[in-house]
Amino acid sequence: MPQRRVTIKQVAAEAGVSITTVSHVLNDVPGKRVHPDTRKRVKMAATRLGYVPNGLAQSLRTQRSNTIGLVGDEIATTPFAGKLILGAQDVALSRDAIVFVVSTGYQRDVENREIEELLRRQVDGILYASMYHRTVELPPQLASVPTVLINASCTTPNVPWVVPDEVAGGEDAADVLLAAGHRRLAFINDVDEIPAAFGREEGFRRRAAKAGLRADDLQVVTAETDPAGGYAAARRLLEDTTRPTAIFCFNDRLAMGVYRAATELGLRIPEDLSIVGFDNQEFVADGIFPGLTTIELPHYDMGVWATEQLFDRIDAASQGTGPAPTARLRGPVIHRDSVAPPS
Amino acid sequence: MPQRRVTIKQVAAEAGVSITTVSHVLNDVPGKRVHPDTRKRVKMAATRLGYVPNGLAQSLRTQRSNTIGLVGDEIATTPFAGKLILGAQDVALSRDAIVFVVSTGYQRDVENREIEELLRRQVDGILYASMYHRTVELPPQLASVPTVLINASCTTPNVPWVVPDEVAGGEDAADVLLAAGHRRLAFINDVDEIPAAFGREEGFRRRAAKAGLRADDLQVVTAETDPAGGYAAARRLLEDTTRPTAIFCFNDRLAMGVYRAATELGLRIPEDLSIVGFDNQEFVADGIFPGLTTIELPHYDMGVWATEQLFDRIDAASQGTGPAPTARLRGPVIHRDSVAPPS
DNA sequence: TTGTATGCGTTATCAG
DNA sequence: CTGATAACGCATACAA
Repeated sequence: MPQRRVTIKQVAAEAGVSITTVSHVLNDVPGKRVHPDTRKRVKMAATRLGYVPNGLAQSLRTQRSNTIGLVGDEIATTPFAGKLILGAQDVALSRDAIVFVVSTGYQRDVENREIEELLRRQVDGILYASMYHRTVELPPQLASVPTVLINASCTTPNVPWVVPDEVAGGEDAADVLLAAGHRRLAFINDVDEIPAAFGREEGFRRRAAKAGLRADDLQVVTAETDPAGGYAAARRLLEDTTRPTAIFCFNDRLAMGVYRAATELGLRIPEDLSIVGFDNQEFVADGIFPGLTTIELPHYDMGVWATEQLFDRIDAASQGTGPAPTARLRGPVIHRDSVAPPS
Repeated sequence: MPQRRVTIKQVAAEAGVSITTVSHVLNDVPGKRVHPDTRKRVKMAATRLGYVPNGLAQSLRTQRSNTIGLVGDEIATTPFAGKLILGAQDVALSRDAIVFVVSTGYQRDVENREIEELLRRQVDGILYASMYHRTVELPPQLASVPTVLINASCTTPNVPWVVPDEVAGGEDAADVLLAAGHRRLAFINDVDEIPAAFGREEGFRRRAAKAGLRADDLQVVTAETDPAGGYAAARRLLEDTTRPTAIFCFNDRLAMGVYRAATELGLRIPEDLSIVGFDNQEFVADGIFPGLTTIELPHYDMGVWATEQLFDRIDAASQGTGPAPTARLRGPVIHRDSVAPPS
């Protein structure tokens, strides 16, 4: 605790009024009318003394901490966490709240411990975030406090969640390629059976079909979502006699491997092969050559949406809360230089 | 605030004792001996009711919030922030504390606002972190609360700080190359005049000199620290008649450009050109081909060191605090496949 | 060994 | 318009 801070009592003394009055003017209590002169006196005294209200005492009294918790599964290894946190923080700050950030490392026991610690500090609500889109089971302790999920859905009724619109992402990727004139496409999907894999494939296929592509004009293969996986898959795809003229990659890391495969095979990007990625991991998408056209994941926006929802539910906690809203947010496509008409 | 929580008073009623006794047993107060039976009764009552102490009330009473703030300049755009936060969180949690994370976006006004918000909530101390090694001027408001700097130094007396050991990093990079047998080296340094640039160059030069390299066996050039900058610098370096057989890059992003330049010039890595990076940005160092040997920045460790220092100072706040310790932490070299003996 | 009473810094209720 | 005073939930000096 910082060294002895100045309290409302001292301000009252300095201004020659009661603490009640100080509280009134400093909080601008609606019904209370206080003489302009005393009001000014109080304010001056407060600034002169450098008064800062003790938030702990306020919270104890008002039963509201203006504090929320953000529990994430991993915060260190992905670049997404930062944007998500920032989104949450930006709206929190706009409501004079701040956010506790904790990372569980996928360990149930530390998760429990951390949630306990948050609850104990009377957080007004909790953001429960996943670093990759999935469905989760909500820790039971969260039942007692307003909660909203980020980048994850769950079956627990009445808890709001927000996830990326994977289908739209797949559609957008297809559109970019189709618009450039490609008619022989491939999609290197994640081997894992996760929402992102299903959704993106669905959207991609849908658009391809709509554009009149025949079944064998669209190959879908799976791979590990790292450069090695992308490389292997791309080698297979590109050595084929009727190779695709464009590849949509499940993510940017995988796309790095595709770049390498293309280079080794003497295929120029984008002249001989167009590529679209997913994630917009800045340092990779922007760092490889040529720059990778990709679909961005709306992490910041999800953070914002979720936090707004959270505050809505906190504020509405007194009244009955309605059914939980959910959202699928579309990420923008980031155009760089990896897409061109087929030659 | 979560719905009406159970208080110590209810536990007392349930157990048929006074709140004092409850407090005593739940906190294991040293001097107080309480009958084993009542002790058991109280504990049972507590768990039966699902009692969780109200941290706000505790803090108000004990004048200690078990809460620290981490203010960083940018949390969203760099992958380093996560590790730093994690380091801080890990030690905080081991002391039953949790951490508020705020990001300022380099804007003084939001920084002030956020610090105010932290102080108002009575954080026990503040971690002030920079995302790149630099010297900062400490916001004056932080004078009133224990503070330690991460990845930054300052001239304010008596505030501890921790930064990467840049000189050691430069030395390590040189050692890796020298050990592989290289005798014609280049260092593409940051154009910006920052501690990292000075330190790494100093270390690199020192080792080179020690190994007996002549002045013109070691070229040092500067560039923007992105792929484009690295590319341009490398082109110049490598088109020279007496090109270096190994290049040390100020960071991994820049190294990406060097990779491209080498590829364009038909130089194989590592056979024709060895490369060492800096930062160990996972997705790039591990994603490019061949994997980049690089020096890791000790973000997690800095987070840990700083947080431990912070708690030390918080605990010692009652007594006089000694002079502020400072540290330069060495990051490990991560060996991958971009270094080989010169051919 | 256990209980009573006070205060941590605020807000809010009620009289003046 | 202003001021006592009682909570908020807990820890603790002191009394029993």
